Amino acid sequence: MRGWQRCPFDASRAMEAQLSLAKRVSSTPPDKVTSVCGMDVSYMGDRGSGAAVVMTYPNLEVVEVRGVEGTVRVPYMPTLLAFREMPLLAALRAKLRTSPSVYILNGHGVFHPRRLGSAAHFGVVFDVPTIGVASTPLWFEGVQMTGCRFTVGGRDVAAVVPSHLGGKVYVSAGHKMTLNLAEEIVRGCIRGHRLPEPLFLADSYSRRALGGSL
DNA sequence: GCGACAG
DNA sequence: ATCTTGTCGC
Repeated sequence: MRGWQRCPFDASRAMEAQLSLAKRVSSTPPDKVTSVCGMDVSYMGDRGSGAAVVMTYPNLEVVEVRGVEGTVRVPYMPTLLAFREMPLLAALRAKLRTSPSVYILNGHGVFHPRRLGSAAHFGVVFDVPTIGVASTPLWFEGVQMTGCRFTVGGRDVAAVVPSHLGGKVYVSAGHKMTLNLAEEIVRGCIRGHRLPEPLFLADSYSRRALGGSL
């Protein structure tokens, strides 16, 4: 059998798709948040392993854990991360038996040059509330950092949330979310790790599954 | 003022 | 993201 090959990828067409999807991003948040789902994908070459961890909110008790694996043919390209991760994220969501109030994804929400980071992208595609949490900012034309907020063209797009180990995470609203609520939820999900607990667990599980498939 | 582009 | 060595802190 032939080896895995990369999928032809048209970056400019992908960016046009982002501009189109960005128009559908809503900032109306859910009335009640009773559960959150952390999702993350780990890689080993072109093998991808994803995990989803649903927890009650604000008590953070685990209610569901799912994992998926697959071949990833789309390379990583800054600002186009969603296209690389979407297949596994979609498979993860399809496996969930519960319906979390909010999804927390590793990456950015509207803190993105076309206002459609992976978290916002996932949210629009499935029309669910999402929050983006990243370890580093995305620097592009117009980005300014003032205090604990990042702004683009005078509007707030992300918040810096201090965490453990002197670390911090960059939080932005995805779909059906406001920056303030996103920040509140992320703060409420931080326990003893730098990443909010649902993401920390999803990251751990996805990485463990990857190692176990060796 | 320069540089910093998610995973 | 992942890989790698060295260092720090519980």
